Order: sequence, then structure tokens, then C-alpha cells
Amino acid sequence: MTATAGPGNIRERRRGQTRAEILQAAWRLCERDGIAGLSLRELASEVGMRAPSLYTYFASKAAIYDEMFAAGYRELEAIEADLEVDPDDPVGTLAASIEAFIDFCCASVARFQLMFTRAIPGWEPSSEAYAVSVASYERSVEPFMRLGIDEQRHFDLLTALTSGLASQQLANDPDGDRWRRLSREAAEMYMTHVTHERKGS
Amino acid sequence: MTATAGPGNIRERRRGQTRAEILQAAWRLCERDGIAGLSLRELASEVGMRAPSLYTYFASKAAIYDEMFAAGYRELEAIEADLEVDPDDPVGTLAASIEAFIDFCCASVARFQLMFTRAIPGWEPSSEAYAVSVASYERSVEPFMRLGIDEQRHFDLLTALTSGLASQQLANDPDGDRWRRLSREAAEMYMTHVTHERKGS
DNA sequence: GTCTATAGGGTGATAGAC
DNA sequence: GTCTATCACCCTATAGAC
Repeated sequence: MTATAGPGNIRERRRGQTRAEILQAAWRLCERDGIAGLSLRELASEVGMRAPSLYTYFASKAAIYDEMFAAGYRELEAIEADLEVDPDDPVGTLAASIEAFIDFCCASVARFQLMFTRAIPGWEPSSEAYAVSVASYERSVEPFMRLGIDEQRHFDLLTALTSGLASQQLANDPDGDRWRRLSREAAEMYMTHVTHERKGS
Repeated sequence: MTATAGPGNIRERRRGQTRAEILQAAWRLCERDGIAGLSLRELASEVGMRAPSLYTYFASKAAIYDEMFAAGYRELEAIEADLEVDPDDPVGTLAASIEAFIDFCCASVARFQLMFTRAIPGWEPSSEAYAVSVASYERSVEPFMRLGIDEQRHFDLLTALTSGLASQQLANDPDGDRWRRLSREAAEMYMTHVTHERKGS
């Protein structure tokens, strides 16, 4: 039996570092050329390798996209986990959440393309990667429950509003804040609507 | 001087027909493979030609994307022109407009990708094609002016809401109506907000 | 106008030496 | 683990015969 088991193993650690380096370079290139413009030869040379060597770290190009996709949802989940929920200020809480999502989207066009559009011909996330995105979505629902947004219909309206603000900001004013600055107004509009509806029914 | 002038010329008409046939085939292939997955060889064979022959009809692949892009905005403009504006029923008018936009987006994923996402590495619309999209946007503003939506800020909020509903519908429930059926509710929420704001100020 | 041939690249992936 | 060499394609675009 050789010393290959356990996460503390030196070889395993080095391998993980190299994988991380490759993924970082992939993000850089995708930022420059669009998510669908990534090439393995260029990715390899970016980390001082030849293309075939990448295959010791990833099984295929699709596997690289898979890791990037899952990483995107983990980052989003981390950002959402950091948001503070103040039940006494639902509008402020919601506005902060919308702003955080817009900032997340605008921080990386490539990540946005990968996570939220089907921009890569012939690729879709593997079931493992997809599961990460579903888990992220499910956790993101919980804080809104605490604000009283408990109907699927209302939550769907919120995802539409939030993603719409983010995509307009990204597409039409990537370096400005034309839509981002509407976050608070959008939050007010939305919370007023949800609150009045409950009273009315 | 030969008989090459005028739109009634038979050769010119035939040429236009072939161009239209090529564009139709391009839409079909892009629907199947994604907008960035189009290949000229396959496009040519789809209309019974070889790839080089396409160059008698279009100067380049980018020129084909350009025509498709402009055609998309012309279709959208036509749909919006057909909408009836009822000043006595702003919510109904707005709801119909949102539904029409969602239907337009869901009718063609490829068209949505081409018009609203930067899914093609290395391509962006030429200034001519871009001008068509700007003209379309500007005309789409006018009916909302008649409903009393006259501030840029309010109009931006509306584009975010509408495009958000459409993109969520397209991405997460392409064959259903999970977001489309929220159109009326969204219109109510939005019009209530815009109306109350004016009263308050 | 359409073709063949081809320029001049590119792609992901694999075999097998070291 | 990394390399060279290569497979087996792909691509857009052009030259020039017919």
C-alpha cells in the first residue's frame, strides 16, 4: 500500500494547486474571448504547459467548464450567505440582496454567460454540476422566507426582477450603474406589492 | 448600360429570394446548434450549395449574423407596432406587451441569444445593424409615454422587469408558462408603483 | 454563379517516448 | 507528468476553372 490516501498527501495537494491554477487561467481567457472562445492549447500555454498535459488534470474540456460552472454557484452561495437578513427592514435587506447579485454578475461577464445563458454550443452542465446549482438556488430561497416571501409565485417574480436588473446592467451599461441604482426602488415596488397582496386576500 | 437597375429586375429578385432562403436555413441550424454553432459548410449544404457559393450572397459570416440581428429587431418592432394601447387600461396594455415580448423571446432561443446576449466570440453587430436595434428601441418607448411612463428611470425599471421575466421563462421553463403567467401581476405591481410615486412627489 | 482545390489556419483528443 | 507527434476532424475565405 502506498501513501496515496488522505487529503493531507503532498502529491494530492500539489495536484489541487495546479488544477486551481488552470481554472484561474481559464477564467482569465474566457473573460477576454468570451466563454465559448476558450481553447485548450492557449489555456495550456497560459500555465506553461502543452495541451495534452491538461488531460492529467481534467478529463475533457467539458470537465473544465463543469468545474467553472460549479465554482460560480458556490461563489454565489457564499455571497448570499454573507448577506444579513433584517426582518425589521425587508426593503433594505432586499435592496442589498439585489445589489449584491448585480455586482456578482458584473464582476465577470464570462461567469454570467456560463451560469445563466447557454452560450457554449454542445455543452451543458453535467448532473453533478447541475446539482450544485440547484443546491445553491434552494439555499437562496430560505432568507426570503424569513422576509415573508413564501409563495413560489412571489419568489419567481423576484428572481425575474433581480435577474432582469442584472442582465440589463451587464448588457447595456457594464461600467456604470444605470440599473444598479434602481435596486432600492425595485425592492420597494416589490415589497409593497407582496405585502398589499397578502392583506387583500 | 445593361438592365441591372431597379428593384423589379428579375435577377435581383431571384438573388433576394436565395438570400432569404439562406437566412431561413441559418435560423434553423442556429436553433439546433446554438447561435455560435453555425458553420458555413453546413449552411451551404442545407440550401444545396457548397460553402464558397455563399460568398456571392453575403460578404462574410459576420454579414450573415448582421442580417439576422437586424431582422430580429425588425420583427420585434413589428410585434410592438401591432400592440394596441388603451390609455384607460394601462395595466392590461402593459401585461399584453410583456406577454408579447416573452412570446417573442421563447419563439426562438437562437434569436434571443443573438439579440440580447454576446454569445458569439469575436462578433458584434456592425454599426448599421446596431442602428436598427437602436431605432427599434426608440420606437418601443413611445407607446409607454402615452401610458404616462415618461421618466427614463421608470422605463429602465420596466425593461429590467420585462427582460427578466422573459429570460427566466426561456432559461428555466422553456415549454411552460411559469413566468409568463406572472405578466399581469407584474404589470399591476409596476403600474401601481409608477402611479403612486407620481402622486407622492 | 457555382464549382473544385486549397490556403492557412484552427479544434479536442490520444499514443507512446521519456 | 510532461512531452512530441499526430489523428481526425473543424473552420472561414479566396483563386481560378467552367
